[in-house]
Amino acid sequence: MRRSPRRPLILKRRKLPFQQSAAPVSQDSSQAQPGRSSSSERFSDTVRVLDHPIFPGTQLVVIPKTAELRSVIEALTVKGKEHGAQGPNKFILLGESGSLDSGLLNKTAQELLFPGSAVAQQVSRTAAFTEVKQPKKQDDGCPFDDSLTNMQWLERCDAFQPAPADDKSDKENRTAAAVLEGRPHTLHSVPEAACGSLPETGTAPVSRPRDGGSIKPPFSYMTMIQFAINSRQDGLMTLKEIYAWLQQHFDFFRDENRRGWKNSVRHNLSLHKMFIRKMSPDGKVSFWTIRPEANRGLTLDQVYTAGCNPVAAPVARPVPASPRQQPTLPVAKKAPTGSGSSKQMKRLLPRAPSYLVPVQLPLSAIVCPPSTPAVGLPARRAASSLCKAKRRRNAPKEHDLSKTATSIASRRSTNDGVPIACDHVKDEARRAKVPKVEPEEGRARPTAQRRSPKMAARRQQAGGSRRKQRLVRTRHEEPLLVYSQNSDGDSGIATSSTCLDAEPDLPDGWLHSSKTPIKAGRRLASSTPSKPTADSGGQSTLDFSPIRTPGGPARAPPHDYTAFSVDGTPFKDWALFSDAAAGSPPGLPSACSGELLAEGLVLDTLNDSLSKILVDLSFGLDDVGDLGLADVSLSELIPQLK
Amino acid sequence: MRRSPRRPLILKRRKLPFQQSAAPVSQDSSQAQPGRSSSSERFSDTVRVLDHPIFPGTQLVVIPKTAELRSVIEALTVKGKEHGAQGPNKFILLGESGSLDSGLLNKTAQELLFPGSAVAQQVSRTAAFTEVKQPKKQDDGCPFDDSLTNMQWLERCDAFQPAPADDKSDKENRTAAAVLEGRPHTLHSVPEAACGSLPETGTAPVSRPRDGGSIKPPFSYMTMIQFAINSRQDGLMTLKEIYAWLQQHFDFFRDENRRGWKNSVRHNLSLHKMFIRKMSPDGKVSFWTIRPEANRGLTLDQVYTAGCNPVAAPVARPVPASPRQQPTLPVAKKAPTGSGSSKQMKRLLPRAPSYLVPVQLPLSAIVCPPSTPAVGLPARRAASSLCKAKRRRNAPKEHDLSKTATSIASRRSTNDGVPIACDHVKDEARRAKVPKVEPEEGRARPTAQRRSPKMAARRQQAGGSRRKQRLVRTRHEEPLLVYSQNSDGDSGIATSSTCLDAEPDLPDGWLHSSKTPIKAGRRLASSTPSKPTADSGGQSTLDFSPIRTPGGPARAPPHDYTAFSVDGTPFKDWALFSDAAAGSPPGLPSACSGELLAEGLVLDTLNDSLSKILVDLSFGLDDVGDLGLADVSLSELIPQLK
DNA sequence: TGCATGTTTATAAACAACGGC
DNA sequence: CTGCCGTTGTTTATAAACATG
Ligand SMILES: [Mg+2]
Ligand SMILES: [Mg+2]
Repeated sequence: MRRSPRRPLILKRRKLPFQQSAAPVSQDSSQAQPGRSSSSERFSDTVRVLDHPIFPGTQLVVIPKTAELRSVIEALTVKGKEHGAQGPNKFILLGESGSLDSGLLNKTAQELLFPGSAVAQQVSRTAAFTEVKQPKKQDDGCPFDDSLTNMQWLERCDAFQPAPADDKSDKENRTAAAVLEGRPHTLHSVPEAACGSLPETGTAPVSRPRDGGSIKPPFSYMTMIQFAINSRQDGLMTLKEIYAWLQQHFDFFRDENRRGWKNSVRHNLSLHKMFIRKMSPDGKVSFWTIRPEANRGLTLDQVYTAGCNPVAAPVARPVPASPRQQPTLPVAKKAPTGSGSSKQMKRLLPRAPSYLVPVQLPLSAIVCPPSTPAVGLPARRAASSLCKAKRRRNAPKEHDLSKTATSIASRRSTNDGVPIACDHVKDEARRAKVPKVEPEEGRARPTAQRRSPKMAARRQQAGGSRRKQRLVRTRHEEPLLVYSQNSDGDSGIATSSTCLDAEPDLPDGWLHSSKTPIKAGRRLASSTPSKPTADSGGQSTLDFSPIRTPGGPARAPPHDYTAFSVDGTPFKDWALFSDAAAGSPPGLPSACSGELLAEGLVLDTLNDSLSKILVDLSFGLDDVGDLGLADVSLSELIPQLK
Repeated sequence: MRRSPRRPLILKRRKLPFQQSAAPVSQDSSQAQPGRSSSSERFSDTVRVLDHPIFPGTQLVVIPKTAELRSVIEALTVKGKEHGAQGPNKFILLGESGSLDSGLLNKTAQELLFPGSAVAQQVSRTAAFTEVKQPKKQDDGCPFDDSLTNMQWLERCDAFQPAPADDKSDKENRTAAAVLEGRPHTLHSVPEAACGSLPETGTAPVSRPRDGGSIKPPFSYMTMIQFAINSRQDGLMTLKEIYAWLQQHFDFFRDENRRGWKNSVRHNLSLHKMFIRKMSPDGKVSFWTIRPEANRGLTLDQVYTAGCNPVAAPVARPVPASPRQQPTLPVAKKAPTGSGSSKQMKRLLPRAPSYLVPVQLPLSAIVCPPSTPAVGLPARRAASSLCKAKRRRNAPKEHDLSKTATSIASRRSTNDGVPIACDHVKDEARRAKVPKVEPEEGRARPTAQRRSPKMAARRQQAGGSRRKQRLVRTRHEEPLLVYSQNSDGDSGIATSSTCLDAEPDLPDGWLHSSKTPIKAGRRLASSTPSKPTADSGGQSTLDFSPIRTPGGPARAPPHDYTAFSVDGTPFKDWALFSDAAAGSPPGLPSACSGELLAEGLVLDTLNDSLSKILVDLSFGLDDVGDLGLADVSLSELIPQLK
């Protein structure tokens, strides 16, 4: 342990099979589970897949030291992503200490990521980037530069750079910028410093894109909105504040050339049921919140913060009270913005090839009984009582990172450390009046954090379509990640140890003018991108005559689709598992500091991001004992427990 | 009554206020409801808005004969669409007989639709169209041509024309076409005849678009998929069958130039939770079904079938056993396909300005108690028992349209009358084995048709964002239209009276070759539209270098967004309610045949389509009495009941 | 490898409701 | 007081990226 950084490893998107090994306590019957006999079962005999004893939509892959790396990788990558499309549905791998050689794993991961010739290319790029960004990183004892594994997202640190209080932003950006400017104090020494030694210099276009050079963050809008909202103690955020937060934390949204991102934010807020809107008591302001049952408590600081000594202090490195930012780099298979666009008018924001979604381990209660493979039961069980019944007093992560179990104190995580102050003073005032946590939903905040049995039942019976093609199981229809009431530092990134202090970040007071914003309307597009509208006023409405001009467009409109008749889906020829001998850069041992009891890999099936995590092994023992689940033999899974 | 056709009137999209008139039985306290004091309350004193005694997310607008048309229109159009975004959430207006002068209403509606100068334009167009299509329609007693009200959708009848068994379709169309050809018998004398006197001639580009001239149907994908699936007795349909059905019924999808519509279909299937996927017992074939609770039983035949004597027989005109097609005409503000596209590469399928969604009145049980304004209660109540407890034996709509109450027989509606035969024989065989209605969901078919209380509760507590900006009420969060177990002919369109016969349409037997399809691959795009991919093979994967080419794209990519800095949202200047005196075509009395007891307007808030319907007034009496709701005084609402 | 089927995310848009000016 | 316009919200349409078989 302690030898690998928390830095997430990103493997190519693959699905993980969710073999329903009935008995999670099965004494590591060395081979496949009783469940489905899919190919994924026949991993190396030493790799065992078990249902996670605590999280419903989760499995454990136990990887002994003797495990072959190939089998490990295969277990992690071979078909899967069974269920839990929308929600969490995490795949948690708890490897025994030392079982996962970081260096080797990284190496393999890298091969998966950049097979064949692509690897060399990537490596070279990474090297170049590394020098720009972290010239001294190579010699910190972690020779295998993390940027090789996080390559996709480490390239550009400025993606997270704070807004420079730009006044020249167009109408779209103006508003958010104003919001930002209005509350410098709430930034808590924002990124600039957090980004570590990054001089912001580097290549000119990289440092300050501003002209189409901004890079799409590796997170989806849904994820980033969660980051934003969860950065508030009260979990309430107005749309404006969300805008501002995004601009504050992602350079991408400060790019003036970006259009439509606000529309996308609103779209995501409306589309995803996890985001619900609440009105202030007076009905003047509407806040966006995250449905408690669906709130995974994601915060930006949970994702690995690159830019600084990557391998250092995985769990609770005492950050200088500044929420570190994470550099990002989208693969951008298609030139994101300034591409030639000669052919088809590139999308403004091509989808990032992969997303980095921090996995949060609710180390708090909720243990599902061992031998109940009943469908959906774990989830429902979890929803029942004992939510915060007992909380372990795990070390509050004070000093460094040793066994910082992230106290379960129900304080709302201000994890992000960069709490965007509310936009208007009015809003803030109203916010205070907003029932802390959806009172009208009939569930108090503290209790709302668990699913109610009825909801679980409904989820279960929904029997809808999951991501799995085969409909393998209706179970875990919507895994509905159990919500750990705050699991603040479980991801270990450890913002400043805001563990026990009430809430350090609500100085507030910066009332911003309600309408002061300088109308620098440069491109006064309303937040919803609109078409030319060409001749406004004239032919205003129902001029549909052009539709069927007699004589018709003989040979179709010039969509120039005909040009490329090939179907998409490139990158199919990767030969993922062809051979483990591809040209890989030096696999360096990533032995770093860290006191964690166990380290593991977390594959977030939502975005298929694989991260190495440090797990507080004390999480389940207490609760297991309380539930009579002491016989779950977690100790078997995690030798350190013994 | 009987004097207005079922032809839906389409008004401009407006929201209807859902004033929570606490007591649905309130004796028409002539003025506004106790609920919100919004402006919408102050309709003409004669118009009363009541909670619908039967349908949870529904209200009744009682419009006495003396009501001013202005107030009627206002009641129908002024702000609303409070809740029930996704689901039904209908707004039902039961006007007393004669209260709604069709002619006047049409006139007013027309003004709303085409205010100002646009009207003239529309009218002229319509006239032209009318002559092409229905040269003899003007003198059938309904001088006010329906095409004036349905103008948007009546223009092109061929939008519904059957596929001509085109073999020249590309890969996309090929499959579906093959499916169609394989089962001519299932077509039940398809459209060609149903389209009435339409000679298919007309303007050349109109009759057989084929080259970008096809017109987008006035339905959303979600709606059309429902049409398709509900056309099956078993409610099961494979993706291929859905494709085929759509091509069969909408010319739009037979247009070879159409790309991406299959992608959109799949997208909709996946996106909307109402569509759930089921596997055949052997797991070989997957069928798409509609979640019973969400199934409104929409069928294509429920929408008014134009093309023929528009004003005739609104309810149950004895159609010649052929499912009539409905002509459609999108307003197509922006040239849909072959537009110049000089500016911005027009969307292939610009959103239709409005959709026609047939409203189905579940005339079966489910009555909500009168004086329970409790939030969400009605829905939950409705979900409880007495689902199919008692069914009235209403006339099975046999002869004509008089009081055809659409027997509640639980036979799955084959309403459409054009049951698409299953694609492959294999599928059919497997289909038979598919548990009739989602067995794995833990709820038998018969009982699954109602929401369970828990579900209602969940919906209620979801407290999510509705469409209403004000979040006026959390109640009826997701109205979740009570599902009438088949309400076959409630909409009155009355396909052939397939009321009591088991199921006349499963001749089947046309086994189609599994892989016979002629590979006329003209534009072998996979169903998911893909980008050029340009140089495939090379730079296969992670070549993100172009992203930040040093020096950067100095002045942004040529998105040419700068060209149109105006914000969208055109058509704002319509002055919807400015004056009722706009240049309107001759408002003609649309007195037509019809035996209905009461006629009314139905505003489907899902798509804001306003339709005039014929209501079987016997629907609620029995059930009301059973529930002790006899005092709801439905008779007050509908004088005919007395 | 190509294709069919599914699942998600990104973007653009159409519109509704509201609020400020 | 009214209308224009921008903000906020809700939905639908399309294109795409990917996964699986
Ligand atoms: Mg939402
Ligand atoms: Mg679905």
